[in-house]
Amino acid sequence: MFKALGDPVRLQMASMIAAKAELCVCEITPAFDLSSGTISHHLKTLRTAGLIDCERRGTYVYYWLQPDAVAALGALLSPG
Amino acid sequence: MFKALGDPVRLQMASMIAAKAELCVCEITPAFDLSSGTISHHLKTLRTAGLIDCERRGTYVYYWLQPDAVAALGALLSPG
DNA sequence: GGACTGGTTTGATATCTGTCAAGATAGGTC
DNA sequence: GACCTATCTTGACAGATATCAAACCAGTCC
Repeated sequence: MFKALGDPVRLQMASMIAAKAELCVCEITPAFDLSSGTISHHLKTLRTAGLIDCERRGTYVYYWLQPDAVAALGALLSPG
Repeated sequence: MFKALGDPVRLQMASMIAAKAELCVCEITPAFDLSSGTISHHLKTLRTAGLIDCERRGTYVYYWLQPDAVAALGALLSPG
């Protein structure tokens, strides 16, 4: 998961998705001067890491954050 | 910071350091079937990321976690 | 069904990164 | 000062990764 968030593009993607509870790919793509193939690749990486999930609704595909995965991140480094 | 923790070796290093409040390089090295040069390189990466800090005390060098940096990690992805 | 739009997958390529070996530095001991 | 140990730095190289272009798949609308 840390590795997935290690790329600045993916970190911003995750942050964007976290901020809106649900986000269409068509809203993510224009934010990143990158080809749609690359966007899709990064989203797949985040999904493979278990950080996000997605669903197709008609023409569009929506992504959202997996809350459990995010919660697990902090625990790894807490001193207690 | 996420990038620094993206490598499994560095994540384990950070976890080891977090667990003991302060750790000597000579305690870290034997835990990872890697050359001392590589260990040093990873520690430098973590230090450059602001996750840990170090101090030389006589012959040995001690590393510890930067608590503020760790606290900042979770905030980035929390929905609120 | 054909064309158009939104997303994904694949293939190729340039860059980045982890690793080691070897040389360099710092402190301690004699 | 010479030597030894612990750590860091440098140079080189193999494997991973980000990116694009192009081909491909899924829905929608005419």
